[in-house]
Amino acid sequence: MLKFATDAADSPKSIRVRFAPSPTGDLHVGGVRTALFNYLFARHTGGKFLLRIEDTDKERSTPAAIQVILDGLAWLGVTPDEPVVYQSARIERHKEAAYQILKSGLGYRCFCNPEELTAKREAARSIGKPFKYDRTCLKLKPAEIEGKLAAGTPWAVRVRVPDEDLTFEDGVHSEVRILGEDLEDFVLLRGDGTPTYMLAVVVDDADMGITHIIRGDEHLLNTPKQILIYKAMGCPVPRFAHVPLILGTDKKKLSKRHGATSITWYKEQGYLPETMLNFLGLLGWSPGDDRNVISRDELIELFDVSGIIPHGAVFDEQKLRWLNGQYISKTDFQSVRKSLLTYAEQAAADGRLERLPDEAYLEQVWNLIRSRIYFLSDLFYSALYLFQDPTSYDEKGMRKHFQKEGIADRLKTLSGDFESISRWTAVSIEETIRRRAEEWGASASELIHPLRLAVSGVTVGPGLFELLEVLGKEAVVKRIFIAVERIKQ
RNA sequence: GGCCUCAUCGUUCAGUGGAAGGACACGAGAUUUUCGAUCUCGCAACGGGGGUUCAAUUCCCCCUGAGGCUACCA
Repeated sequence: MLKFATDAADSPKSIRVRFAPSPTGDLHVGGVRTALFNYLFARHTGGKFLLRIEDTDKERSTPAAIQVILDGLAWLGVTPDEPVVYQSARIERHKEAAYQILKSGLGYRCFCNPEELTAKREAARSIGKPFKYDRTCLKLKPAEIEGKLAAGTPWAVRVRVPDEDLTFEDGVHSEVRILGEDLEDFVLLRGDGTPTYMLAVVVDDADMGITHIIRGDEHLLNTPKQILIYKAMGCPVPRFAHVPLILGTDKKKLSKRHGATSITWYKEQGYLPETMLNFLGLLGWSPGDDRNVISRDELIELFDVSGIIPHGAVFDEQKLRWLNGQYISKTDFQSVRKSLLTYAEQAAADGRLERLPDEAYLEQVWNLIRSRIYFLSDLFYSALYLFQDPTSYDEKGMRKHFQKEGIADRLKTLSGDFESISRWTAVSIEETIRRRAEEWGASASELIHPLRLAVSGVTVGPGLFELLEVLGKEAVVKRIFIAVERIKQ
C-alpha cells in the first residue's frame, strides 16, 4: 500500500496542503479540525499550509464570514504560510481551463436545457431509477453545433467521462473504486459562463501546487471526478485523504441542531485554545496510544495520516468540558489575564458585575478557583460572590445551616474574632474558628458550613479558610453582618 | 432508488490469531471543610451469520445497522 506522507519521489520540502472553506457563516468545528489536520501534516513534514477562501457563491459569501474564518484559525494558531487565495479572483483562470479542456476534445458543449434535465432527473428518481446524462450533445454533428451556436443557444461545457473504472488510493480508506458506468459527464462551465465548484477546486489546487489533499469525507465521491479534471488538464494528481465526519450524539453529521458547532462560540464560552487544539486533534485521530491530553508540539511531532480513524466520531461535549477544566487548572494568571478582563467587562456591561476587579485581586481569585471551574466565563457567573456580596442564599443551604439554634450569635461572635485578627491569613483564620468550635463543644464543620453560606451564598466552593483570606477581612465581616440580619428575619 | 464509506464499553481512543485496556460520563467509598475539586474502587463493549484456522474481536464473504454522496450548490 502506498504511504500517504511521502515516497522517495516526494521531496518533503515541496509538500503543500490547504484548507478551503466557504465563507458562508460560522466556522464549523469540523472545518477547524480539517484545517488542523492539514496544518499538522504540513508542520510534521516541513511542508506548507495554505488557505483558500472559496467565495465564488456571491449569494452566500460575506466579508464578515471571511473574517470569522481568519479570526478562528488565528485564535488556534493554525495560520497559513502564504497569502490567502481568494477563489473569486480566479474565475477567468477557471474559464480558461474549461476552454482548454473543450479544445483538447476531452470536453464538449452541451446545449441541453438545465431545467428539463433537472425535471428528468427528478422523474427518474421518483420511480427509483438511476439517472445519468444521456450524452445527447456528445452525439451532435458539427453542423448541428454550428446551428445552435449561430442561434445563440446557451451552452455549458461537460467533461467526457471515460468508460473504464476509476480507482485511487485514499490515505484513510485505502483503495476506493468507482465504476465508470456510475459516473456521468458532469458540467465544468455553466450555461451562463461561470465555472462549477468541481472545476474551480481542481484548477486552484493545481495552480497552488497542492500535493496532498486532506478534507472531509463528503468529498470522497467527488474525488474521481476531480482526478478526471486533473488528467484532462495534464496536471499531476495529488494524494487524497478523506477524514470522516464529526457526528452529533445522534450519530448524524454535527450541525446546529446538536448545539454549538461554531468555533467562535467555544471561544466566547471560555474554552482555551489549547483545549480545542487538544480535543479536535484527538477527535478522529490517534497517535496509537491511550493519551487524552496532548500539546501542540506533540501533535505536530506525532501526526500522521495513518492515525486517522476511518469512522465518524461523536463530538462529546462532556469530555471537552472536562478537558477544558484540566487546562484551566494548570493555567497561570498571566496567560488568561486579558481574557478574564474581557469577561469582567462583559459581566459589568450586562449588569451582573458591580465594578471591575482590581488585577492583583483577580489574580488571587484565579489561583483560588482555577482548579474547580470549567470555563473562564464561570468566574463571572457561578463565582460572582468572589467580587461582590451575595444577593441571595442557597435555599437548601439556609434550611440546613441557618436554622440552627444560636447560629446568628455564633456568627456574630466569630465576626468579632475576625475583626481582632491582626494578620489575616488562612492559618490565623483557621485557628480562630477551630478555637471557637472547641470552646463551644461543636465540630468545626458546624461553623464552617454556615460561614461559607454567609460569605458566598452557596454551599460549594474553595476551601473556606483560603476563601476568607482572599475575600479580605472587611468583606467577610460585612457579609456576616448581612447574613445575620437575614437569619433574624 | 443508485453509489461510496464505516462497525470494540453510553461516548472516545488502545489492542492482539491464544482469556479486551485507558479516558469522559455514570455509580459507590474516602477526604471528619463543602463541592460540580481530589483520590480509590466499581459498572460497562468486540452487531448477527457463515467461512479460513488447532484457535478468531483480530483475516475473507454475506446480512444488518449507521452515515455520506447522488446538481449548470460549494
